[in-house]
Amino acid sequence: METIGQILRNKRQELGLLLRQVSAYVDIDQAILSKIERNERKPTKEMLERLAEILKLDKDELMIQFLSDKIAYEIVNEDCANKALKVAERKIKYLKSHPVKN
Amino acid sequence: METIGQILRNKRQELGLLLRQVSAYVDIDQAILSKIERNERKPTKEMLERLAEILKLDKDELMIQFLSDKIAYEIVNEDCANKALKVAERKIKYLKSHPVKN
DNA sequence: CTATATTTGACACTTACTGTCAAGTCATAA
DNA sequence: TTATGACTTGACAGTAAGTGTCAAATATAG
Repeated sequence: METIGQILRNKRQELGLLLRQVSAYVDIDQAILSKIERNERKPTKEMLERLAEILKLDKDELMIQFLSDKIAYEIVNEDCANKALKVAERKIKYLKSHPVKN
Repeated sequence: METIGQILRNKRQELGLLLRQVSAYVDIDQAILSKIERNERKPTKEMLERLAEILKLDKDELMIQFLSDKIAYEIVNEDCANKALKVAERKIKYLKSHPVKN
């Protein structure tokens, strides 16, 4: 089961790219990218998009990994984690079919 | 589809309790409880437990509503919300069967 | 109108997160 | 050993987000 950090690091190394090179492309400090790859910091959406570009990863797939990491981390210690996921699914379905006006 | 705030408010009113009474029992300012009931603030776990007590609600069920609200709110605007939930489910299953040492 | 219940917003405080930077480790080559 | 390049780590200041408290404003009932 790969974390988003592992995905990013693996692909970067596969492509033979350096932290320095990727972080320059994404326009962030290489310390930040280092931490992202070790799951010590979370990337922003913008970072993810640039990372997907340079690492030739599917943007949507990366976003899915990112969000699922966040969710899993948030509730993994709760006994009712699975039930909460199921209910969340229903809520999202409901919310999407009943858009709220601003 | 009820939010956690609606659940709390409905039950409080069913029981004929005042914000003042419930907030005193939970030991929080009644302004905070008012905001929680309107989903303007999120309760802590401790608040939820006390609320479940005084409102005669099932603690676990309340926690599920709380967590699912949080998750749904977090990703409802993402196109890949559902896929992310599925992946999160797998990750949680994996994490629970492969505990990490501290 | 009066009284009570609820809502709202300002405030100060704390916590969490951000990017930047310099110094650190580690492996490899000379 | 020394030097070099890749990466890691931790401190820092700044910003954003969340906290409880309080008083004033609003709503609701009698």
